[in-house]
Amino acid sequence: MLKASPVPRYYQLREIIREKIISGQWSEGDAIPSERELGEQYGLSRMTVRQSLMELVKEGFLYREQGRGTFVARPKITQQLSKLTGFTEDMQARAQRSTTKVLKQEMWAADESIAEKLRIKPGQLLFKVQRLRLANEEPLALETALIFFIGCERLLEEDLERTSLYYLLENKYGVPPLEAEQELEASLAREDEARLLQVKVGGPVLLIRRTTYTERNQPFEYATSVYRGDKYRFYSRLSRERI
Amino acid sequence: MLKASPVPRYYQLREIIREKIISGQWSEGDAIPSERELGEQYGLSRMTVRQSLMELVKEGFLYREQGRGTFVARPKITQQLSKLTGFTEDMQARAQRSTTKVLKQEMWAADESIAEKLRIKPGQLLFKVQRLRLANEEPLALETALIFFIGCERLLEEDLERTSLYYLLENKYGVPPLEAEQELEASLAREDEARLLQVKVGGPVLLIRRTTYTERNQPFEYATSVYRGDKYRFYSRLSRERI
DNA sequence: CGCTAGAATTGGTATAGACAACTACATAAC
DNA sequence: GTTATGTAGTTGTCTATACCAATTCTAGCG
Repeated sequence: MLKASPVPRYYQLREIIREKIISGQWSEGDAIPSERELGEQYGLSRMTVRQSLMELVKEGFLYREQGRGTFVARPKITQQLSKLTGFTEDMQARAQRSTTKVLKQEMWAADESIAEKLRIKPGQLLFKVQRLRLANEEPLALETALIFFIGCERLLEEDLERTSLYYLLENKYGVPPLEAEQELEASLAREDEARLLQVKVGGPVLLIRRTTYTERNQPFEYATSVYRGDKYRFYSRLSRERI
Repeated sequence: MLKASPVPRYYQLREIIREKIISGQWSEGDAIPSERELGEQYGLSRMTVRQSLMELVKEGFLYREQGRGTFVARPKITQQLSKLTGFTEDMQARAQRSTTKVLKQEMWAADESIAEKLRIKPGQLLFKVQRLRLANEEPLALETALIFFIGCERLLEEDLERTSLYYLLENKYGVPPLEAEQELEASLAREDEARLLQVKVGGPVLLIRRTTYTERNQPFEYATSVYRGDKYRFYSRLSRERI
C-alpha cells in the first residue's frame, strides 16, 4: 500500500516498476500484472496505475496490447533519449568520466540572429561560455553556449569546470531548463576545432545546435556543439501515430 | 457536444484544438480555455479533456503551468519529430518533391549481426532493397533496408520506385511499422557512396541506422541510410523530467 | 479429436467528484 | 506605501465506477 507523500503515488509506482525491469526481476517479453492486479497490490485505483504504466510505455520500458496485457519491452541501447540533459548528466548516463576545460567565459553583445532566437534585442549583453568537453581524458566536444536572463552576468563568477551549468541554472538562478529543440548535422572539422578536438582537419564531426527553454516557454540558451564523429553517436526513438 | 463514434472523443477534441492552433485561431502564448470550460463546451468530463491536452503537450503544441493555465507553445520549426516516417512521408512533410531509384532488390541470407538484430537465425533469407533517394532531382540519401517477415519474398514483385515501402507493409502485408530506434553518426563519404550521392569522397555524411518494430515489439527491419551532410538536418525535441 | 460459442480477462474510453498545490488579484491591516 | 491575508480560478493527483473492444481460455458439442 503506497502512502500519500509529497511525491505522487503514480510516480512511486512508476519507479518501483522501472526498478523491477532494470534489475531484471521482470525481463523482456514477460507479461507484468494487469492494471487491476497492480491496483489491488499497491492499494491504488486502476486509473492511477494506468498513469504509471502509460509513462513507462512512452519511455519505452513497456508495451501494451489490448486484450492481452502489458509486457516488458526489449532493453534499449539507450533508454530515455528524448530527455533533456546537460553534458555532465549525459556522460554519467553513458558511464563515462567527464571533465571540462573552460576556454572562454565572458559577456557578449547579441547579434541579430541570436537576438531573434532568444527573443531579445540585438546588442543586449549575454553570457557566453565556451568549453571543451572530455570523456575519459579524451576531447569529445567543443561547446559554445549563449545565455540570457536577468542577472546572467553573475555567471561570470562561477567555476564552470567543476560545477554543472544546468545544475546552477536550476538550483541557484531559478532558470530550470525544461525543454529544448535541437538540430543535428554532419560536417567536417575546421582548423581550430580540429586542433582542440585532436582530430584531423576535415575529419567527421556532428554539429548540434540547441535552443533551450525555461518556464513559460521562454528561450534562454542557444548552444552549438561540435562532437567528434568517431566518438559520439546520437540515439533516438520514434513512434508512429496509431488510428 | 461531441458524439460517441468509432473515433474516441478525446481524439476528436485533440484534433479540434490542433486545428485551432495550426490555423492561427489560437496563437502563440495565448491561454486556451481551462479544462473545465472545454469540458462544458464540448460536453466532456474534465479527465477526457485532460487526455486531449496532455497529448498535445507531449507533441509540443501546448504547455501548461499549474495555477495559471494552458498556453499555446511557440510554433516549432518542425512539429512532431519523434514521429516514425518513411522517406516519402518525411519529404512530403518538408515539402520536397521526392523520387526514388531502386539499385538492388533481392533476397539475401542473414549474417550473424543482422540475425541478432531481427531476432532470427543466421542464414535465414531476407528481403534486401537498396534505393537512392532524391529530393528535387538531387541525390539526398542512399538507403539499404533489410526486411524479414513470413512471406517477405513477395516484396520482390513490388515496384518500390513508385510505391512507398511503409505504405505497402502497413496496408498490404499487415506489418505496420509502429516504433523504431535509431542511431545517428557523422561520417565521411566512401568512394561508392560519393559517386551515387554526387559529393566528394570524404565529404560529410550523416549515417543513420534504424531498427523498426511492428506489433508485439517484433523487429522486422534494419535499415542503414547515408544522408548528404550538406543537404539534410535532423531535428529533435527534448524535455526534462520534472520533480 | 476438432470446432464453436460463451465466459473471463485484459487494456481502452469515459464519467463524476474530491482535495491539493499553485497563481493571480483584490482587500485589509499595518 | 508595504505587507499579510483571503478568495477565486487553474492545473495536479487520486478515487470509484461503468461500459466497450480485443484476446484468451474453457466447456460443450459434433
